[in-house]
Formats: sequence, structure tokens, C-alpha cells
Amino acid sequence: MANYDLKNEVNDKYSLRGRVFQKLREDILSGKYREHEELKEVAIGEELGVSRTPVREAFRQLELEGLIQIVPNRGAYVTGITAKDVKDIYMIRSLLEGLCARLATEKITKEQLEEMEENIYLADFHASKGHMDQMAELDNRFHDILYEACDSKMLEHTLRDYHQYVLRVRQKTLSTNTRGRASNDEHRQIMEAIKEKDADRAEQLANGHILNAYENMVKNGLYEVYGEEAAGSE
Amino acid sequence: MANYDLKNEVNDKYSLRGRVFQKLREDILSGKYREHEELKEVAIGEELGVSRTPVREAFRQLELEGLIQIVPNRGAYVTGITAKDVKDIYMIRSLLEGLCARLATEKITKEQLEEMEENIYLADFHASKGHMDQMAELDNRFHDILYEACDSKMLEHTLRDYHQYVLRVRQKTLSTNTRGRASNDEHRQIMEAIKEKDADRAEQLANGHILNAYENMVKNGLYEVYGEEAAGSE
DNA sequence: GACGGTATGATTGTATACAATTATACGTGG
DNA sequence: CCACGTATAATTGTATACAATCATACCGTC
Repeated sequence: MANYDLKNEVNDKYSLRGRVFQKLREDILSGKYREHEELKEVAIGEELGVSRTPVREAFRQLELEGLIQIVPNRGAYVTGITAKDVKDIYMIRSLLEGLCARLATEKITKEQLEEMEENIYLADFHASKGHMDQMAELDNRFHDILYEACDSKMLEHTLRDYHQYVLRVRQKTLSTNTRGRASNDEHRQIMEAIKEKDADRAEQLANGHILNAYENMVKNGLYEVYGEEAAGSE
Repeated sequence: MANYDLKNEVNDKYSLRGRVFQKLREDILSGKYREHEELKEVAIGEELGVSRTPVREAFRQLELEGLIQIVPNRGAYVTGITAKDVKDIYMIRSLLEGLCARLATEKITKEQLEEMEENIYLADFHASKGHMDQMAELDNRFHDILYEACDSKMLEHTLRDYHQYVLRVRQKTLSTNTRGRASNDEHRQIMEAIKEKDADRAEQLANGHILNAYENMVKNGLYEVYGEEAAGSE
């Protein structure tokens, strides 16, 4: 079930294993290493100027993140992610983000609520300017706030896992402008439901928000997981 | 999000790392290593007659399973699991087992359905005899069948993760006789809903089944996570 | 020419040596 | 007596050497 100490992600920056891990993670998510490609310990070690040991340990972590698959005595391969996997993830996330929103309604702090409002406000601005990169970042951050606000480290961790998993699908061109706006409107509705302490509505909205994101992805035919078109904004 | 190649669990038996992993896993789940206890690489290596390397890699896998927590340059500690964690897990599982049952209604094979029926039939027998160990095993197996039947490797993996996580809570004395019978009755109802292709009912029943298991745990005051009383049948 | 076995190279698995970091204990100065 | 700094021991992090395993290519036999 993976690493439940989220603070390690920071600490890891200062170890070789951590740096290797982050580099490989980025390269896989960005599509540099393609699906089913084999990762060789020595090659990567040389490329990064480290020995095999930290590379091997980074491999275990990447396996932990679901990004690679290690076959004993054979090697490490970039994990394949099928269209069905993506669909299943969105189904699962839909339920869990709903639960998350419901819990957040009770537990959210004033600061978190304020950051949410700010996030939505900023996203409106960037949407009008067509700043897609910022929109994507704000979108990620909105969900992060929600995950933190539910005050459940188990749920938070699971959602983060799935969220990062689907980042592979919506790599670079992270959203169309129309979906970006619609998505932010949905964020606003969720935020307002939470603000009004209407847990049921928050749950239902968050639920639908994820399903809409998926619908949008499918509608735009963005099924080519590693293709350039892979996209979809939440 | 962890290791998505379930077959590795088998292969791992034949590597030192795999053996170390399984041994430590068992020792943690059985309570030999207690909460927040520090695991030292050399000590465990000596105890099992292996060097630090496979121990270190096993540690990464245990971290992956959520059983230990590795603090850089400090050490590995057995993960603490609070009463709230347990509650959250049951909440999450309730939703996901519901989804699982819903999907299984469509996807279940004849063989899987037959094994389910057999499972329930056998559990009735063992309940009448007071065979608690067999009841617990059949209970685990019932849920395993359900996980397989949903035909979603993402959902199956997540549910297995959570399921194994809570095994720590209901270690040895796995159920009271009364809950065992009630639990098996719920299994039967779920099975029948699936058999009749009533997805909504199956979802709702599976949902309630997990919540009941949790309620029962709480009612019996089985909150002492590592105490001898820790129990609860699903 | 096709099949099978063996040899060779490449790659991962493990052990160990060394470096870096952290915790502890002790001593010194205030 | 407390605070602080330094030295030392313990522990983890990394590099490298060696062993085991797997893939490939070559050669011989049928």
C-alpha cells in the first residue's frame, strides 16, 4: 500500500536514491521512457553518475508508485496502463473524491478554505488568459487541498496515488480551454457546498466532477495513453 | 500505489529479498515486532543469515505494503496504525467493496460463482462446529473471490492492500461465533444478489457488510490494535 | 535445413568495504 | 547546574566485487 510518510518525498531529495527516483519518475511521466521499455540498472546509473545500489532502491520505490514492474532476474519495465485501467481509476477516484469532499466538509480549516477560494479565483484569471500550464497546476493544487482537508492520511494517500497515476494520461497539454473553465466551475460548486457545510452535496459534486473529467477525456478521444493528444482536465 | 504484479509474490519466494520480506511481514502482522519498534538492518540480516542488501530491499517492499516507515538516515520503524486509521480504512473499503460487488455482478464467471457458493456452504458447516480458524480463512477467501471477480486489477489490488492492512487488527482470534454466522449470512445475500444480476443490491449489501464488520468491531471494544483481543470478522 | 545443446555475454542478485550521517556521551565553559 | 561543543560509536547510504541467472549465438547432430 505504499509509503505513508509523505514527508519522505522532501527528504528524498537529499539522497542519491531520492534523486534517481525523482528523475526516473519524471522521465516516465513525461513519456521519455515509453510503455514496456526496459530500464537497465547500469545504464541509468552511468547516465546519472551513481552506482547500481541507489538505482536498485529507486526501482523499488518506482515499483511502489506503480510506475515500473520488476521481474525477478529479468529487469524493470515501465508499467503498461490500459484504457480500462484508466477507466477503473476514474471510477474508484470518483467514489473516493466524493468521500473526501464529504469528510472535508467537517474537517476543513479556515486556511484551507481560503486557499481554495484563492485557487479558484486565480484559475478564473488564467482561464481568461489561456494560460494552460497554470490552469493545470492550479487544478492539481485544488485536489491536493481537498485531500489534505479530509483529515484522513489513509484516504489522502490513496487519492494521491491514483491522482499521480493518471497524470501519465494527461501529460503535457493538460486541458482544453472549455474543459478548463467547466472544471473550475465545478471546483467552485464543490467549494461552496463545503463552505455551506452541505456534506451530501459536496460528495455528489466531487463525485460528478471526476466522472465529468473522465467523460471529457473519452469524448475527446484521448485514449492514446502515451500519444501527444493525451489530455483531460479535472 | 504499490506493486501491481501480483505474481511477484510467488517469484519472490525464491530470492533472499523475498524470503526476508515474507518473514518480516509475518512477524509484523503477528505482532512479534510491535508498533514503532525500530528494525535494524544488520540485526535482521544476522538473524536470517543474509547481508544487508536484501534486507534493505525487503524494507522498501515493506514500506510499499505500508507495514514499516523508513526515515532517511535514521532507520525503519513498524508503522503505527491508529483507531482512526482503522475507521477510515473501513469507510474506504465499504465504498470500494460495494463497487467491487457491482462490477462483479457483470463480470463474475461461473466457476467463481460456484466457488462462492461452496465457500458459504462450508462456512455454515464450520460455524456450526465452532471452527474459528476455518471460518476466518473462508472469510478471507470469500473476499478474494469477490476481488478477482470484479475483473479490475486496479480495484483488486487496492482492496487487497486494505484488506491485508486490517488483518493486523484482527490478528488471531478472528471472530466471535455470532458475528461469524451473521457475516456468512451477509456473504450469502451478496452472492444471491450477484447471481440474480442485481448490481445495485449487491453493491448496497457489500457496502453494509463492511460497515457491519466495523460496527461489530467497535461494539466489542476491539480497539486495542496490538492487544490479544483484537478481532472482528467480516 | 531444422532442432537442440552448450558456451558466452549481459544483467540482475548478493556480499562486503567504505563514506556519510546521526545519536550519544563526555568534557568544558559559563 | 546547565548549555554548548566536540569526540566517538552506531547506523544508514553508497560503491564495488563477485555469484547466480537469463538471453543469445554458435555449433554440431540428425
